Amino acid sequence: MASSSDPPPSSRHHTYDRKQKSLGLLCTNFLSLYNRDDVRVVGLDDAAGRLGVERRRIYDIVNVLESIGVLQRKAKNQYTWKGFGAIPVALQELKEEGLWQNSQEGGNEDTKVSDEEDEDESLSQPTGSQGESLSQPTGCQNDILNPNSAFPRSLKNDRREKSLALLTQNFVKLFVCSNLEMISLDDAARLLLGDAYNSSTMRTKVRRLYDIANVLTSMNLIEKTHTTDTRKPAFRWLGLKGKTWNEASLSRKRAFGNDVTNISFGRNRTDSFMGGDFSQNLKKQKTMENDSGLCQDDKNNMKQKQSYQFGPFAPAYVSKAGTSENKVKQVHDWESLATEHCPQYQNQALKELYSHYMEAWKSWYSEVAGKRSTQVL
DNA sequence: CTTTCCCGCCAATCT
DNA sequence: AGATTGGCGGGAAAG
Repeated sequence: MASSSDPPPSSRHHTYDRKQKSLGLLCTNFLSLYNRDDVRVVGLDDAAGRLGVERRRIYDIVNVLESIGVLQRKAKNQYTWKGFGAIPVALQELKEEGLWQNSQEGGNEDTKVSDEEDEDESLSQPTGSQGESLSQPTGCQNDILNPNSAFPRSLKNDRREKSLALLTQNFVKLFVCSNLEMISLDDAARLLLGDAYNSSTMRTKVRRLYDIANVLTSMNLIEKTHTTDTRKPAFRWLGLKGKTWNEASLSRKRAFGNDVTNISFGRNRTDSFMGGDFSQNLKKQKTMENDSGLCQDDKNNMKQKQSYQFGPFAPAYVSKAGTSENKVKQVHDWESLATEHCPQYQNQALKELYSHYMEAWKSWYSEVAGKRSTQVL
């Protein structure tokens, strides 16, 4: 109660306040709304309605959440809630996939970070009402061999290539595959673009990365900070930092009490009539009988009984075999890293960028090492 | 000024 | 045709 943190200074009345509309906050609300053990499916209209936002915004969240396994598309307008427990596996897969294509980039031509391979999807089984047994199709006849002779100009893939979902995965791979643990969106964009980066392309890419970063931040997978030498804003990878999900998965800043619903106000105070042609803002009133009692302060009482086993998720950073059980011990092995793991990117600029980070890590590492070799939280 | 990023137009895609 | 999805970037708030 109370704890009305920081009301926008100097602003009486209900000022617009952009922060209440942020994707990150929306994602946090989305999560608190569906991260319940009795939730199985998530309907887009339902989400939009409950959260009080347009559909468009839900797509943004849903797309990135699906990228890391939290959600899975089941049908039109419908997603299956997989939960945070699916993250470890998803990350592991992304890592393997990333490392693979990373070592595979022998082709001269532009070997963009194009991604592919996506288990399941497509063929959905309308039948089979219930029983969400993993459909694990035996022998995925996917394209491990590339049925088609290369992918010329698949306008289809072109779109997919620029999807928020793919971008999210590639962004995550950046952290998970290399030992990069801090990166600015600017550099990320450069790395992900790989080739021609016009100030224009760059802008767009960075805009998207902001969107992604905001939701990943709300999930505490990454955190905004500044480069070691202080200055450029950057994001640090937190991943499953030895903490169990479910608990403390919601990021700080709840802004307004426990009101998950968002009331929409036009961004522009000049709204409504205004002679001439005012945009037709037809607020589609979804005739849903909502209004049940969705309010639930929840708090963080969900102690949970499931402690996720990080099963197959091996840090892989550990150079030594002696892992002291839980807790990820980050040990950066410069030798092996520098000698061969170093991914060879096509551009010279990227190499320089990479080495730049290498430098930063070294100083950071030696700093920590000199202080004592205790594990880094 | 720069960085962050919300909003929603409208084009692909899917019923 | 209509309904879903979701790139994309203008431009305004925040820093």
